[in-house]
Amino acid sequence: MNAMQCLEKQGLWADYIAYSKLIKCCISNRAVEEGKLVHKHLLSNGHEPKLFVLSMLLNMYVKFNLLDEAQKLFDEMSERNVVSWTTMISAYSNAKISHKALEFLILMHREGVAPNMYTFSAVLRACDGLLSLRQLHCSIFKYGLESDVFVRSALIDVYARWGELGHALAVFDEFMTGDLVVWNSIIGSFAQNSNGDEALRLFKRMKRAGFRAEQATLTSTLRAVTTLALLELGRQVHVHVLKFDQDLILNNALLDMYCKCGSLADAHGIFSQMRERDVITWSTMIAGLAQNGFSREALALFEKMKLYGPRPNYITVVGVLFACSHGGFLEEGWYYFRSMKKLFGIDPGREHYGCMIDLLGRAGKLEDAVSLLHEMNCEPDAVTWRTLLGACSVHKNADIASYAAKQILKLEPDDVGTYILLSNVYETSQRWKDALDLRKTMRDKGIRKEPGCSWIEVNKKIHTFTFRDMSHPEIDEITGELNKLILKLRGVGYVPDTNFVLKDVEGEQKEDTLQYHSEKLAIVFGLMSLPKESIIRIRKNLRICGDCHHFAKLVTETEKRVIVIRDHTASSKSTHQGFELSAAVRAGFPNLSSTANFCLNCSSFI
DNA sequence: TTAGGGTTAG
Repeated sequence: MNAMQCLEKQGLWADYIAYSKLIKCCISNRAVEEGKLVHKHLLSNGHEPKLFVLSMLLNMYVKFNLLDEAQKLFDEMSERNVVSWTTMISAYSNAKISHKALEFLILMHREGVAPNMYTFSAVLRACDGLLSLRQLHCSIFKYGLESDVFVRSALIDVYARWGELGHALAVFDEFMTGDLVVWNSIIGSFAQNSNGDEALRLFKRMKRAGFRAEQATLTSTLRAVTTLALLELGRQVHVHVLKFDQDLILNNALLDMYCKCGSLADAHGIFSQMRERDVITWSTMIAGLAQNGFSREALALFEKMKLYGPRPNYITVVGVLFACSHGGFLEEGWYYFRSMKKLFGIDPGREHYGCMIDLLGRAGKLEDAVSLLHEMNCEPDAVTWRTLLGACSVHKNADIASYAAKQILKLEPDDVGTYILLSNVYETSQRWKDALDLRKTMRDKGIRKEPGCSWIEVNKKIHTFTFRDMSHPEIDEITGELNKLILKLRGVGYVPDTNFVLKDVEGEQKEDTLQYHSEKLAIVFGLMSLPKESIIRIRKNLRICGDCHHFAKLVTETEKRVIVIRDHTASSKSTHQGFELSAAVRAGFPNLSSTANFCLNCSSFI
């Protein structure tokens, strides 16, 4: 005898409390068919169903993802209250059918039903732009709901989603909060928008206010640490993570942090100790290996994943193709690209095309890269064109570079990086008039190159070196050591490559300009202040220039040191914070891998 | 009876 027969026998069907208990039971057991039977019984027992029971049924259909059934029941209801309206709004919001959720809010108003905090927190997530967000924010004030913690966390998330971090912070600062989720929302907002500094400041504020960080807080904090590439701070956060031993999301974030901070030994330790690994774990490790120059190992791990791991997804394949492009594996790249649909059921998307364009570009097959770009099944975006432009810059093809740059500037008219790269290509191919015209356009538009800036962490302190800024207290010793080092390197064949200087300077002066690139100063400072056995880890806001890359490689050989420089990829969009660091340039990892790493800067295997 | 925060990509 099932639960319904039992209740029927006891004559409890007219008792709406019994109905509600049954519906709750169906929801928690995901008993779809039983739930439908309850609905049928309710309609056939001769009593007018109570509104709250119908609302519960509505919620049940929504929880079962039966949106059509829910809509049908909603249409048939003779009376609707704030709960039934909110349930429908929430359903459309979760199903990402934003216009319906917003439309229901208007209809609800027209029927004279006032929204409450539940309604706003649901409808905010369906917000489809800043205009509607501002209108909703006004309504929230009108109904006096701005202090509700659910509404506030939703407002913070949505302002951040639309890039309005100042507004998100204003909402946060409006009231003192005793709610951890509101803290997590604001920390997560800054971490997800590549503003690691502010995210970490908020995290400290939270701790000072007496809150204990839990999984979501630590995950966002790790993300902030990752965007800033602060390995030592990451290790400190790791200590807090230990008490949430097997939290999958947190472990994935930890794994990513170690990969992006260039510590693959730690990443490998995390990966091997994880009892549960999902598609994100595998994808993170594959991409992490590739980003650190271990392309062959990345592909080997992918083969293991195919045998023992979860089914690869869209992002996994991006990582695999990234490994191919950075390893210079042209044939394997084509194989995975051509067979991804058949093998994994994934249609190639913009990112996969981007990797292939990168792969062809690095191999100097620029015409093929252009053909592939024109074959794309979706519109190429600025990042795709920027990948092509980067390859043109390496191979000094001014015609294709100019074509790619024009496409980028159509999409992002003030993109500084594009002007710099194009001007670089014009100058190296001696197209002086084009270079001059471009300079004039830059001047007219007030476009300036962001100064190169490198950071290095020594004794828990971040030391910053900016091009032409000689304010570091030990700058005299550093430049002295740098001069000595350059002399030593010249002895093993180092010749400064002045192609990477964009200024109107000649000869020796050109070399001087190169000499004080921020990453060179940071490398020398690392050599001077870090013990012989420790890795020199540097972060740079722009992409490392070819000369500095060559310099770093020679230093690893002559000084027997490991240097990891994490720079800004040519293909990613620069942000105003300049902290969107998404690639590691490996300048020598002796004894760690025999894999050849194909370098974009010097177009050779290192 | 209705609502919230966290992880992977070029």
